[in-house]
Amino acid sequence: MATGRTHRPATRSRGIPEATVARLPLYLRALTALSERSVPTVSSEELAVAAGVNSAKLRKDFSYLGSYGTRGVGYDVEYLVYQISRELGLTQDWPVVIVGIGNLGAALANYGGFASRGFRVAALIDADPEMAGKPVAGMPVQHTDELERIISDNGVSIGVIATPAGGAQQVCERLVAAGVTSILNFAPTVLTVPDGVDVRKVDLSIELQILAFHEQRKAGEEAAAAEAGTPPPIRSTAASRKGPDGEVPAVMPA
Amino acid sequence: MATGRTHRPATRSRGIPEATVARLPLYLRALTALSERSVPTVSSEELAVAAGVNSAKLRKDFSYLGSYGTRGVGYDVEYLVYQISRELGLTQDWPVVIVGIGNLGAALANYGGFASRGFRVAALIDADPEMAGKPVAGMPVQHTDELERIISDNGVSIGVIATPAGGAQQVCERLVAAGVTSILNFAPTVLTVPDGVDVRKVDLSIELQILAFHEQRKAGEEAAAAEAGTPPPIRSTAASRKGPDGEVPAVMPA
DNA sequence: ATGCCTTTGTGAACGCGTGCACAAAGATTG
DNA sequence: CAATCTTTGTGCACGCGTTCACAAAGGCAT
Ligand SMILES: NC(=O)c1ccc[n+]([C@@H]2O[C@H](COP(=O)([O-])OP(=O)(O)OC[C@H]3O[C@@H](n4cnc5c(N)ncnc54)[C@H](O)[C@@H]3O)[C@@H](O)[C@H]2O)c1
Ligand SMILES: NC(=O)c1ccc[n+]([C@@H]2O[C@H](COP(=O)([O-])OP(=O)(O)OC[C@H]3O[C@@H](n4cnc5c(N)ncnc54)[C@H](O)[C@@H]3O)[C@@H](O)[C@H]2O)c1
Repeated sequence: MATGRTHRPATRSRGIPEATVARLPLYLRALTALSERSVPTVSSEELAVAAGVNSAKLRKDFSYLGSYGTRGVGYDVEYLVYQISRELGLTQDWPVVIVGIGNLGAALANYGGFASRGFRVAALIDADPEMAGKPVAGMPVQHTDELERIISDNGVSIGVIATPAGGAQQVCERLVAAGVTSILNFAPTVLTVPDGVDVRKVDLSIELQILAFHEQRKAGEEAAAAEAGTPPPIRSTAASRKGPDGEVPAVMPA
Repeated sequence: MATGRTHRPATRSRGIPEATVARLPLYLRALTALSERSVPTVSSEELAVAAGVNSAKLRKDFSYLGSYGTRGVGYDVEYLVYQISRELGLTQDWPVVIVGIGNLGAALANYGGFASRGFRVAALIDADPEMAGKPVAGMPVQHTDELERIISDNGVSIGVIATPAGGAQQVCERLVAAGVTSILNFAPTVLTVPDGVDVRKVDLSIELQILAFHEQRKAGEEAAAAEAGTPPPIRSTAASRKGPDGEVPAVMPA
């Protein structure tokens, strides 16, 4: 998972477990797709498959929101979309600033998926004077000098950091001082923030390293199995034998 | 957290807990910084601060790798860098393909942090015939028709998907069929893969929604506190204006 | 060599998250 | 209206992850 929570010791906000909160957007996406197909109701089982989770887990998640289902029938799609949207705070508009309009920042600015859920890019900010005024995604880049004013004028509470790692902490501090209380950090650094400020990070490099770990393990087990004289398992039976960590030496598709 | 694991019921690979594996890259980054400053040793406390974790957790994490510390002194930086690198499989070269060279894919291709940890971009692949041959990040984009051959020829086991959501599952299936066993998915979809294939996802939209949830909660608590007569918290002026645009007005997302 | 000081490595307790399994609830059919 | 069938909502048990707290280990000074 590319996501990492920082600080905040499993704060169970308003009774909703953090793990559940993290899955609500997943359910919302699946429900939105059903809504667009005009499907009136779904069972927990169907929705669970669509969201890629266990149906019991899904039901328990929904139980934290209240009892919105009908036994023997399932959940009303539209109603659930509304309830989850409301719970996530998506029924209001969230102005967002992106700081650091380089390769990644520009891609984010161009990303359509932003606006589709109530997030509005209020400003693009970069420290490079050359960038100032240049349009990116149909919006002029503004200089870092304007940061505090922009945050204040637009009532921005969510900031995205896409600067190089070296400048991230400083940018973070300016954002927080200006009133931002939620930060999405793409720079590969640990950000230190005061209490009350949420930081979530997206770190490509970490994700790849985690994949490499498992990849290496798979390769190692395969080699071990081969060396042990285990004949190359019947890979033909597709996903027959369980995962790599089965007691019995399993072999991976190479 | 922008990260999400798919499938794989908390597989404790080779005795190393998944949660620990996810933190190793964090430690490695902090250690690399220390190494560059020629710091010979660090205590668990210092390193924990640098990595943003609890020191007891860090020590327990390292204990899964073996006993690499010296009591009363700390850990040898260089040695630990090597041990963690080896454990993560970073002592070898991992060829990676990126599929979908649009805004995001191009940014990823241009990202220098890729190569710095043993990950080598072996190919850029896109379905658009117009893109074929066009250089991105000094590398010609190749057409999807070549996908299987590229994977095979280069022994690629890690694939990055940066296509629109609609094409992601199909791309995923082709990658897996061609031999890829680890996938990093940027498309907002749930990917279905056979056992033995690892999928990690990076989902900007989900991260923002989680932040919005907490943001809403903070605003609510502040409002409640204000209403209850509790004077507004220390943070008076700047960050006081918590709410986004409108306080109450609610707008449904698409 | 002895004693003191620092820091590791880990036993143990606790809390969170997950998933099973099932009773209760409501729809539906006859 | 009663019987049956479907699906929810949740009690419960279990395992993972986190954290505390401390004994053991090693360095260092005298
Ligand atoms: N490009 C990717 O695919 C990718 C992937 C993962 C992580 N990242 C991380 O995201 C960050 C940005 O990557 P990039 O490839 O876009 O880099 P980039 O060099 O292309 O862009 C960085 C931008 O930030 C601006 N900047 C620098 N310091 C600033 C400051 N103090 N305040 C405001 N703006 C400032 C620069 O002028 C530049 O425009 C880096 O930390 C990188 O490690 C990038
Ligand atoms: N741009 C962002 O900042 C951002 C952020 C988060 C998530 N995403 C997601 O990442 C994905 C890519 O975003 P983008 O902004 O780069 O989109 P984009 O439209 O700019 O690029 C998509 C590219 O994929 C190619 N493509 C389409 N179908 C393909 C297929 N079947 N095989 C190979 N290539 C194919 C297209 O030709 C195009 O070049 C999307 O799923 C988007 O939701 C993007």
